[in-house]
Amino acid sequence: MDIRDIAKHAKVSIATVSRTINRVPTVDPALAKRVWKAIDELGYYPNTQARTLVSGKSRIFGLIISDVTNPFFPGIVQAFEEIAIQYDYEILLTSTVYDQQRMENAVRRMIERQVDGVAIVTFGMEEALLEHLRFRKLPLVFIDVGPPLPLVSNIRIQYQIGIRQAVQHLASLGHRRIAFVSGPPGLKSGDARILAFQNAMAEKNLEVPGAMIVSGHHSIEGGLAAFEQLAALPERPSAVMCSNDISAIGVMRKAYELGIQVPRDLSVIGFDDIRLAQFVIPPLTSIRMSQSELARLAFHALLADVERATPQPKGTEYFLTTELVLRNSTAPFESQT
Amino acid sequence: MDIRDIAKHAKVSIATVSRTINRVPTVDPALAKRVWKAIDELGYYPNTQARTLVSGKSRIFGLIISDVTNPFFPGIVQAFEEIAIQYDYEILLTSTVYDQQRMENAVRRMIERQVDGVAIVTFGMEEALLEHLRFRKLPLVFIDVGPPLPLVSNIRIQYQIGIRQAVQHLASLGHRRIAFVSGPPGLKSGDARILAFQNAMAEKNLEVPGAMIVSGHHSIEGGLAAFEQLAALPERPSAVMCSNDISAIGVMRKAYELGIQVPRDLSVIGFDDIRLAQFVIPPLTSIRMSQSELARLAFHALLADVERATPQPKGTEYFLTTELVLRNSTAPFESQT
DNA sequence: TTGAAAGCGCTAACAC
DNA sequence: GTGTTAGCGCTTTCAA
Repeated sequence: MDIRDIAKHAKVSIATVSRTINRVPTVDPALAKRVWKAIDELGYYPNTQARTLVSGKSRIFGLIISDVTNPFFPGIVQAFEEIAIQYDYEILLTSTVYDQQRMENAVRRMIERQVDGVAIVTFGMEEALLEHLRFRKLPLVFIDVGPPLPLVSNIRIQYQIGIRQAVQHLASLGHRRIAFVSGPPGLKSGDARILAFQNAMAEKNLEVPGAMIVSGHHSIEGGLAAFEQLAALPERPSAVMCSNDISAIGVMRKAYELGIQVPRDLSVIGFDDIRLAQFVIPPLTSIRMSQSELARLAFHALLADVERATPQPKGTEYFLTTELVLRNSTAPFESQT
Repeated sequence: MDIRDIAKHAKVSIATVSRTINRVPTVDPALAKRVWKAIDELGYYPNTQARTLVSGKSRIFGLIISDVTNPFFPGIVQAFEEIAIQYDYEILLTSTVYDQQRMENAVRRMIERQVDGVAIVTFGMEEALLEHLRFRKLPLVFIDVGPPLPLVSNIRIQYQIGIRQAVQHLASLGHRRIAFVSGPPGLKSGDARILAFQNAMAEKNLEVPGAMIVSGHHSIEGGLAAFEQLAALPERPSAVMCSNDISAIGVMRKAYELGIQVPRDLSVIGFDDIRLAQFVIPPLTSIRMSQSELARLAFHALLADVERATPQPKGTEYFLTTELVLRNSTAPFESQT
């Protein structure tokens, strides 16, 4: 079943069928009608592979994430897919699962499938990824960590805004010993959050002893371990800010195990504002970094580079704001026990 | 950059390049070496689209799910992708988001991209999906709801096993008023769970009044509403079994709002055993339906049909067991208040 | 064992 | 406005 069958059935040439399908305006309406009828009757679907082969454009974007089972990512995947469909793009999704091998494999697959661009939304390994992708003159979009190169876009997350709001919120509740559960050590996006936290604390004249910053690895397990460590401190923090929501969930979970009640005995604030945040017990106050907005920006960054005739020499930048979302995981500080 | 460039660079014909890449054993090792060298030096990647065009096989499987942001699905997506990579398959993921239009769209895209098979793991709409896919002589795999047709596989979930274990567990804790929060009304997989529940209750000589079965729509919000309804009953249940984990999470969340403590005042059991189940507060006892095993079965079902010379006239069946996983959301019944 | 050439399904240039 | 045809990058006969 191909374009020829339709042509035969509609008694036109294959070129006319092709034009009709592609809605070229010069086709005689009467012929077009015959063609659509034939398409309908025979249940014909154009072969995208063949189209790609001749046009050179696959209308596929790659989306590389760290791990779908991390609740941070599905919101992005969902939104990215949504927009992709609108623009008649397909998406090739892949998780690196924090594995170098998997990641290189992913890159190879994307290139072989002729993707028109790749969005890289991962925790770490972006440099290695770039290494493999940079010479392909492929549009790329990163979160924060892309180099200033043609065809490379960056979405800059404005951590400072939301984090400042969060610190001010905690300070106004009377908290002074505020801990920060960071991401994996050395991760740029994580370091940016720590820095923003330190700045915001300094603005409020609050101290941040070294012991008050611990790594949570951006995972539930990491949050568990981080709070275990914090709880063992001679002077336990009365509030904890986390580098992302799932480590905050881990913190709350560990607090629960230790008989420490959130928010009565401990205030917790997450980051990302994943959908789940509103459903945990207690509902988690978090700093929103809109996943759908992030996906939207990433998609449009790619699309812009696909359509741009001559690339920007230093790439393109986009900005995404963050803001505090109040729920029930924070409460006024009261001297405990 | 194509196969001709490699041929030129290695001073062989394109046929030899093709054979080398495809590891046809009759290629002279010396030539093969030259070819690989050229491939390496030029950074060549074969064009999958072109390969697909001639071979007729895309090595892409479609995976249709309801919604990535529903925590039940990522585990399946992850595992499916994992196996796909092993077998050098690509996966085209799409969410129907419970929308008929989206779903039809998804089917069209899959066909246009020449997928070699489709795994349908959705809540509902399978009949409509089938309608569109059945005449394409495409391997299909469903959970429970596929018709007995050639090229259609089914993974039969053995609900009864785990549900019986759960009911027995609750009964042994002294619970008699056990409610069931079901899935969307009319959903086959949901109805199967209700039936299994009723059977198991009957075995223990426990009654199931109509008011004790309420719909939870397989969502957190649904669980919220379901338990609101159950809590308002003159004789409140002392235990609730849920048709899936996220509605169980909704139930626990509503109980929290109402000041009902889990598990002291209310025992809760989920279904699916999603990864999150172990991290909620309190950790959720659940009936495991292994998502990775499910994905594995689905993938192999598709693969088997792709490779099978003559299809089974009535399709193929696979079985997946379920089992109770004990955590902390259940406790002995004690007369309350 | 290797190469020449046909053709996979489609688009687009060109001729009518 | 429509048809003919070359060719996208590859695999696979077929002949040498």
